[in-house]
Amino acid sequence: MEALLNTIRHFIPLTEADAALIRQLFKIKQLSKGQYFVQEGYTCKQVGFIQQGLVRYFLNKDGQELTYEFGKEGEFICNYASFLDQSVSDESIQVLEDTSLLVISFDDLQTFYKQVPAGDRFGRLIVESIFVRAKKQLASLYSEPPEVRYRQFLQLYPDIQQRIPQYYISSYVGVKPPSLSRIRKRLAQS
Amino acid sequence: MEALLNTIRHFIPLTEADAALIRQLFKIKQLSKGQYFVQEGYTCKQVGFIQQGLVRYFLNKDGQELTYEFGKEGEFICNYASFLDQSVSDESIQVLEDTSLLVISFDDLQTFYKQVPAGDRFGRLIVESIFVRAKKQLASLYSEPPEVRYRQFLQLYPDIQQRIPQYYISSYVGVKPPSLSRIRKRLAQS
DNA sequence: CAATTCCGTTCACCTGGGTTAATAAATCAG
DNA sequence: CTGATTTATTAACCCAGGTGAACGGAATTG
Repeated sequence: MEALLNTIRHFIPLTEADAALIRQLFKIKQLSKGQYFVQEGYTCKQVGFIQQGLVRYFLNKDGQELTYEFGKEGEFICNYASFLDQSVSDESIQVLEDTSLLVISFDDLQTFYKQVPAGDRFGRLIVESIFVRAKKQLASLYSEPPEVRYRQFLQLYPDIQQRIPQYYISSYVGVKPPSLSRIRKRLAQS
Repeated sequence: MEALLNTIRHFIPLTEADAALIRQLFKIKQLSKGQYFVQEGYTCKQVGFIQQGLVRYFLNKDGQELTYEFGKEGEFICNYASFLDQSVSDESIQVLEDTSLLVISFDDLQTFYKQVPAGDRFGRLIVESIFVRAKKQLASLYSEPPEVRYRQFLQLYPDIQQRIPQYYISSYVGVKPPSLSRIRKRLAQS
């Protein structure tokens, strides 16, 4: 819970009363490997904060699962497109390891916005940060070849590389597993 | 000006007083072909609404201009990442034809938010819509080959295809000009 | 422990885009 | 209108990734 408070404090100041409210509104949620935080076809009803664990975001293209993002400890997870207007999600967030989350419901988040003075500001900053993140990924896809994207992935997630199957990484990088194998081989012998 | 009001009414209802305020806050701005709405290294100080004309968004990768988006009549243009926190922009928006805009400054937009009851809601909906747009483009880059992306571009911008150089389109599609030529050739003979 | 499933790598072959350069076509400026 | 510049196409060659399949090793399961 302290990690959550510190992360929020990274964006806005919190009084003790604010912190107490946050402790009330966020609930512990455990998901085991393979379970979904949001599933395609359902509505994203919560925002989560990862205390421990790992998730992947993916979308479905003609039956193919395209993993385009990961989430790790200390990060918020949510399909905001579905959450913000409580519409049906067209993508999924799946847990890759047993994961421990703190979650807040849509309604409780409105309470947070009402009662915490800088709450709206926090909400705006979070949405902005995920938007900037999406833009960065777009820029990377446009400008970097797969090999560079793989190296950047290793920098971004140095630890989790051995905790998950390679084919999730290959999807993130934008290639098929055999091609990632070749990239890894090229990098190893240089 | 009516086009702007109707576009806003597409998101929220407006009273006559709201409309009058909007008419005051938005100013006419003319840009001629080649000029910039925002330039890399400068701050985006306005949001624009295109009355007539065409723009491209691009980012700079080692001297290469990567065009990743277009804007046309009836659309808002802005580098929100730069505008929202008034920071230096890392990308540019350039006018591809003589273009007539209605623009609102950062400060005047705050006035709009304060005085129009549903103003904040409008702001949120706009930011959401550009976020969803970015996500769609990300999904398209991940899931569609260049040929499909080119066909989708033609559907999205049926008119402007002959008004701009092909190399902006090839960049948007994610390939080099010779490759777009080959794609066009393949499509023509099928 | 054995059997099965899953996963990463490798191979051979194919396809499509990158690159460079030449040419043709279109646009622009004087 | 003409010469100069810009832009689009084409050609030849190269290279990286896709595909389908086979293999071996790891992990799972009964």
